[in-house]
Amino acid sequence: MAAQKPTLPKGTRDFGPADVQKRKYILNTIETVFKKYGFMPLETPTMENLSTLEGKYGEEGDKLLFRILDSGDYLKSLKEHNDKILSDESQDATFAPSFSGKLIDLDAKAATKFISEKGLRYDLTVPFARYVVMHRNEITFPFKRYQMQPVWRADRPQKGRYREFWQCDADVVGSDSLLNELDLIQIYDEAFTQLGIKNYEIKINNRKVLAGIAEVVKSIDVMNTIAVAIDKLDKIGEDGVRKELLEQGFSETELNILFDIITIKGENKEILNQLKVKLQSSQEGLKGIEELAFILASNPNPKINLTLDFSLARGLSYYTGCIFEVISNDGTLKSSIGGGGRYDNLTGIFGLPNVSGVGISFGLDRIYDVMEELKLFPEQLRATSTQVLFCHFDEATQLYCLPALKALRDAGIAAEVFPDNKKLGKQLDYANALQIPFAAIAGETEMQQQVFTVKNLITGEQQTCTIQTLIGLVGQ
RNA sequence: GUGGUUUUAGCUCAGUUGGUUAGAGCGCCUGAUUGUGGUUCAGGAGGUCGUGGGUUCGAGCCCCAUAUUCCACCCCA
Repeated sequence: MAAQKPTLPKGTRDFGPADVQKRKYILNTIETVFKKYGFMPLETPTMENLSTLEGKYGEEGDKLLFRILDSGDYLKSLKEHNDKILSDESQDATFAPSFSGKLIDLDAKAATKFISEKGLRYDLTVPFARYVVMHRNEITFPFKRYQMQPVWRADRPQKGRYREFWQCDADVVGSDSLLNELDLIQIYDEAFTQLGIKNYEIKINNRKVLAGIAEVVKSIDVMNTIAVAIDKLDKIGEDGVRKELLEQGFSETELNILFDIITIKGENKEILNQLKVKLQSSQEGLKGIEELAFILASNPNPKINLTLDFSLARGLSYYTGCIFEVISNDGTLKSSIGGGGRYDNLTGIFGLPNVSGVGISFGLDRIYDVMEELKLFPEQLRATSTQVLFCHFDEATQLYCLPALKALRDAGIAAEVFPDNKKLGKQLDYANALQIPFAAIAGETEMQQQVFTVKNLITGEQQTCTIQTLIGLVGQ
């Protein structure tokens, strides 16, 4: 049988020992901060029912859902549906029946609902909302949870974009207070600062402000159209945005009003004051401005780089209040490494109305990419935790190492003995390749004197140690 | 979903207008050095040229399909 060449699905990656250590370093840092702010861990299944996922992420999002083929005879219900159409001549057939009664001309989208009822989770927020609704009677509100798990999107991979990637979310549900928004901002700052990503920026906006702008410019219905267009302001410039909106049926007058608003310059406070005047006819808009003003004024840490950005839209359709996005200004990755916002009615879709939630997300994989590029990982992150490798020359000296090996492990020091009888050079090669800092060499002489020759593989220094001095040497 | 791009040794890449046996550097293995790694020197192993078709006397090179890499758009962590 010919050996098959192993491959990986598009957009997925293996993580070797060194990669995992770095990723865990990020995860641990973020998790510690989450806990410090009172968030509790939650894990949900990899797959959810499509009824839970669909319709929560907008039209684009639905297309990017990974769907799981039903088990068993997944064509059965499709066949039954087809038979029903065949027996009902008045029905306008979705699937044109062939002479033999077999399924032909299948419309993929229409067929999907018959053969797939589950999908891989697209984010952590919607499964969380589902959890809250299902466990509403066990939960003490306000409920603060964090969740760090992979999510999947059937996107086309590119820089900073993967089909399988991890999100680290912290959300609060059951509280309208803007103090939650403030806490989440502090969490962003603490985590990114601890990771060494100094030159980051939290962009902040409010969906209500976007609604207000739409109301003033034309009508509240065009909020999404405007949001999508002005979101590209950085990329295509004012002329590009104008052109796009003209094609969408906006008038020059309307566009002048729009740009008069979004090009307001100045200090955050000054911008909001001017905006208040321009949006005075929109109650919704004024509410949004008030929320933003509170957050800016109450932020206890003035060092946090909070930027008002009315062009920030965010695609997920469930946001209703404040929205955040974090970008790193260092490095070549210009897309966001974190994002979030308030959603007033996400649980309402599942039958639990009037529960407001707000949350943020860290994009582990993009944070990793930024940190790798900027060389922000600590030097001491190694693939193995082993501190001491016992080296020997024959069976007798190998056995002589075992009590010392146990003593080290009992003292909490990661150690291992080279398992095979190979030349000392090979054993040191192994230690060197794995960046193990110490080699404890046991030969005939050492065994007789009940000691080890301990070599520091970083400095090359060598000394004779008893087990106790070895523990002291490595333990420091 | 649209457009471009990549794929040759474990890794990074050469490979001329289609022409004998497909190369380099690094890494790996062995030895110099049977008790000392990261330096040096000598030798060695390792490739169905992404996959499947086609054109040709002859294909790593040309054509078609497909997978894959990376990038941009769309959208997003």
